[in-house]
Amino acid sequence: MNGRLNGKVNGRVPRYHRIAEALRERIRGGELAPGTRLPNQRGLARSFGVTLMTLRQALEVLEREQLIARRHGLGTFVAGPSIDYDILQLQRFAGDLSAKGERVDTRLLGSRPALGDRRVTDALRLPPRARVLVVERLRLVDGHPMSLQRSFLPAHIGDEVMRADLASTPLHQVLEFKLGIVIERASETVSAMRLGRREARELGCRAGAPAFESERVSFDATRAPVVFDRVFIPGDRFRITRELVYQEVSA
Amino acid sequence: MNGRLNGKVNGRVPRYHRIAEALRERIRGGELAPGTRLPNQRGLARSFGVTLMTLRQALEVLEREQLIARRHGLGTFVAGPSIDYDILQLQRFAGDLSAKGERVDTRLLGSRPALGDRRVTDALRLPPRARVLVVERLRLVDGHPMSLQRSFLPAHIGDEVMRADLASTPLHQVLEFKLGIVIERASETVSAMRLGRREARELGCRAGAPAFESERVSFDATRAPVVFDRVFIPGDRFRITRELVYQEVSA
DNA sequence: GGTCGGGAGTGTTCTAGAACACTGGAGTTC
DNA sequence: GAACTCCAGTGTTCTAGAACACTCCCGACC
Repeated sequence: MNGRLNGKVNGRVPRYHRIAEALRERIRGGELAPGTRLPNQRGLARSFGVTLMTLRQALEVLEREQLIARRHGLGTFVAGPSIDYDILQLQRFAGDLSAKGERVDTRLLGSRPALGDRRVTDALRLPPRARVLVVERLRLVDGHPMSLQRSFLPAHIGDEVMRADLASTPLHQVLEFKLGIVIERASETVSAMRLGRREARELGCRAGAPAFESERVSFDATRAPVVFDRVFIPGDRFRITRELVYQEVSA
Repeated sequence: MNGRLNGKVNGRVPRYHRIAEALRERIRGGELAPGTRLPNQRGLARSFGVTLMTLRQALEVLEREQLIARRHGLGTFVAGPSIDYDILQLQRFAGDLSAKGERVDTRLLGSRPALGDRRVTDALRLPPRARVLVVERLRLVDGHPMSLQRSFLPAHIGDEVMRADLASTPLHQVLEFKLGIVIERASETVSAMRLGRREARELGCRAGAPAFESERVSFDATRAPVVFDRVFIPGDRFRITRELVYQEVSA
């Protein structure tokens, strides 16, 4: 396990991200209530000691998160609480590899602090290159490596997790019982890719072998992202199956 | 350079919008194929006669539209038409990418009788090496090949289907209106594999590119298997997404 | 009373750079 | 081989300022 950072990587947090974070804080903290008009952009820029363009970049981030709305000629406003459309069917989640009578083991490969890549920090709503804890685990079915799972936790959660005995305690149990965090929903994306060299070695495949890559963001009850998982599963060891039932489809 | 000194030559359309539009044209027109790397930002800026910052604004627009992807240190790439496949939306086939306002076309590559391989005949509950009809179609999203679909029909159904105009009539419509067969359920399996040479050529990829392979058996109201589909989708053009909601799971 | 014009206040577009950070490959070392 | 170092090419962040465009309101004028 590497245990350190690839290359030098300064860990410098862009200014516009910190400004976005500061404003996000004020909004979430209630200091800036929904509907409030923010100070004008030039004023904000001045108060953050930054150029107008830079400030605008921060606002852009917040606008994309639907936290604010900018209106030409009028001002910038704190948006109302976002509405989410989870009228979707509730779905039970069976662990990562719902074992059908197979013997499933998890081997902890290691955990280390690192700097999150863009997808990770975006998903966890952290500034680019923020420090995160990476937990790497290998799932074995019947003793054979099945998937490589890399979990990324924000530093403030990771610090606590690192003190737990991950080798014997599932991560979600650590989250729940040590930190009181319960995962309530998640969003997952599965794509097909080639295995990189490192992943292939851990999984015992040739580099470049076709594989599934699943990326999942899990959220707690407050809709805050808690953990980002990236799972690699060689294509010859796994299949996704579904049963489809065509109902009287209206529209 | 400035072009705005006397009067409003520019009118109302911001320059970065026009640049975005120009690039959008080139992408949709096929001049810039998916996967292509664009000229670097400084070069693009120069060629449009604008500043780097302005050009970047245009790229931001396109990125938000998922038309391009910028990769730090690597370049800016034309994104493949990538479709999110929500696994919860059961009404939607992998084959039926009638997704999100995209223009979806189907090109009939051909249909021919053949001898079914073992998976096909097993799925259709036919004797090994039974005669089947193979229908091959290419699905295009926005004019770009998205998936290659091979459908296998038992001979007794296939004979009738072959007389229909598959080029203009969807297969399931032929089944329903000419044969009175309505698909009621299906079972699908998705795996990750490498594209073979023929598949790659039809899809415009390199042989060996990672891809999804979906195999689906569809059943009619009497639970009789009607059609076996095998769909190939290059890994860079497709993703499966799911939203998970964890219920009060006592475990 | 209605409406027209202007001005104050706000967000938006754009310039011309400079410095920084990330990636992948080539070369080097062990 | 495997791992490390360096570097060219590429995207990213930021500055300091100028000019433009939209909204609203108020006062002048019909």
